[in-house]
Amino acid sequence: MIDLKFPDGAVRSFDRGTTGRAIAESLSKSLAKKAVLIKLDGTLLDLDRPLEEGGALEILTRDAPEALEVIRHDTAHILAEAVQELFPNTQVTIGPSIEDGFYYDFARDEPFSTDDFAKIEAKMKEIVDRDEKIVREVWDRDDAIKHFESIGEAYKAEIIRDLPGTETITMYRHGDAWKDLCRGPHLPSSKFIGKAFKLTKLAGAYWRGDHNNAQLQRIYGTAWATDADLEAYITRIEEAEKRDHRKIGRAMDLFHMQEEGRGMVFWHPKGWQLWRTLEAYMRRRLDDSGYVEVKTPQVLDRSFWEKSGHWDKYRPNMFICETVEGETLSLKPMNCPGHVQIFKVGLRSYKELPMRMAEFGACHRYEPSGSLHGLMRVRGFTQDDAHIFCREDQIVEETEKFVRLTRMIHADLGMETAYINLATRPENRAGSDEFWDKAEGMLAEAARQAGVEVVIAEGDGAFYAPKLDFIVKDAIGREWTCGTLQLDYVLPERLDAEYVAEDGSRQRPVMLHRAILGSFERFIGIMIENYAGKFPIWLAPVQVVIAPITSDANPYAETVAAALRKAGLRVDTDVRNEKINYKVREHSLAKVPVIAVVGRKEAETGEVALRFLGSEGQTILSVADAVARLSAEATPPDLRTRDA
RNA sequence: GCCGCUUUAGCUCAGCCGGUAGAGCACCGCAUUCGUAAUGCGGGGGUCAGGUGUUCGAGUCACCUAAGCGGCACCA
Repeated sequence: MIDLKFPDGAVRSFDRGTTGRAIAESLSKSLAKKAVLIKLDGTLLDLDRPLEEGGALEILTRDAPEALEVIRHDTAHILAEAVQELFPNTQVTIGPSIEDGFYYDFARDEPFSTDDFAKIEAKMKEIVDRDEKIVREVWDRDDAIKHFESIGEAYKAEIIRDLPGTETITMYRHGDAWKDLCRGPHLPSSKFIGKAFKLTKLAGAYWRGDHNNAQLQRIYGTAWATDADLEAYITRIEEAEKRDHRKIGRAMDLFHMQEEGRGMVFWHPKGWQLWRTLEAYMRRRLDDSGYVEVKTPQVLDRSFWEKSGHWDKYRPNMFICETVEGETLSLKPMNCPGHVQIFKVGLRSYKELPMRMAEFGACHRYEPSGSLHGLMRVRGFTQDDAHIFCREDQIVEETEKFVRLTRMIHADLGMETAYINLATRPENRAGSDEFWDKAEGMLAEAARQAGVEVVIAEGDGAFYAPKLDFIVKDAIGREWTCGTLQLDYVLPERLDAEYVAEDGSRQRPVMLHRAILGSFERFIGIMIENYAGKFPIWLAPVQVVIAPITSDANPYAETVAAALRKAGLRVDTDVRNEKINYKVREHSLAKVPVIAVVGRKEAETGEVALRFLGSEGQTILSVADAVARLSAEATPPDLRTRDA
């Protein structure tokens, strides 16, 4: 007998080998009908799995949150089944559930087309209607390999071969014939999968994620417990698409890119205004935080990059040029070696440390063509880069300061630092375990002292040291990696940076590479999506449009504009011969934060009628009051006084 | 870089089975002077991404190239 403890606290004994289904039936007929899985001590199991051990048992129905992942996994399986029914020469490989859905990777000589999706979906729904039993079978390892080889499933055979010998080989059989190697668990039969799924994307993917391996065809889909959830998901995706920075960037006339400059951005006046506002803000924050700003050369000789190690390790990503005199040079892909040169001029004293050297450094990297993506991944970009040269015993304090600064800046820019990834020692690494223990410990401690949650990203560190990556959450809950801090003992060594210590000895400084925005390009892209183009007034390229109602009010509009501009506001006037309705609509769609309407009435009384983006009412103020109010609202967060 | 898809006016898109290219918005002109999300009328605008081929005839079919999009890989 085994003892099972139910969620209500009751403990009952059952025969060893009883199943979740039998237990459910003993509890209630209706529960047995709806039950799809069981959870034993936190582990999900098939409903028909004979139980060998007791424990805390929960019987799950389809609407349990844990069931959703299984629904998605099962949907992947019937996708595979459907594809093999329709396209017999297709081999199956793997098909897991993922966020919002699932995928399945297939090997087939002919390419799939999205035109096939309708046919495949129809077949999947047919399989759901057939209500095929999904049955777990335990197989002998060699039999399983033989089975898959005999039916030409080389990938499945390879998976089994690579499984540890201790692993139980389980197969899941759908109906009479179709089988897939799988760890499970699965739903009891295909009808429980439901039909709230949809195939979404077709993509290439490498076998086992390695580009040296064969390329498979991956079909992505989304799956949900109910049709309403599926609808909600589709709406969510459409909403996210509306925020696409490439669309908004075009509509708001912020920037463009063109064929001759792949991965390079042409910033239009409004986009560049946004950049300048952001850069000015960042510069003030750095000035206030003890940084010094520098500017280093854009192009440097090959010998320089050989010394820094980039020529060896990074050359495929560098833009290299030759001169008529036969020199070979490279555009800088990074700012760090340049900063070390400045550090190295003259003799540095320990009293100068920590030295926080910042640069809005324009870098160029030859990124693989397939990785380019709007402003998010470009080949020419400007980092908000800085290198902190310090002693080892200053690392924790400097890191903590940096974490606090980063959080403040993200908050000012409308995003929350959700957590920090601590990227720890990779497989291939330099340095002793003691070194890594200490380095990882210092970064984790600093982050904790700054009060930010730390999540370990196992093995993601650079080969020479760990790093911190900041994860921010945007307005619709998406996560972005923005901001990084990387410890470096290697470059100072390589480029022979040193300072004179208290005892007169020469010492190596440690370098902290750090960025808060990452690159201006990418960060502006993220900001566009975060705000959906509706920038807060201090960031908006055009803060106020003065819209006269009739041409009589044009001179007055110019007077008002002049008064606002004098207060430092970015103001346009719209004196076109158009109706006020048209002007309001157009500037609202252009996401201008404030429309100031002026007509004959306002011209006489010396007032303006302000209309704020997102609200329909008007606020009538005298010009002086409007100047005071708008300039207060348009003050960047770091310049605000906290009295009002 | 790899796989799939896409590329028609400034933008968003239609264009059937191959028969000489279309809409809305934008733009230009004229009229209209209007009180908070589209005033009316008129006009200009295309080497259908580029190339090669099939055909009497190609936006439409085939192939090549490029870029864009979605993934994969990459992001020392």
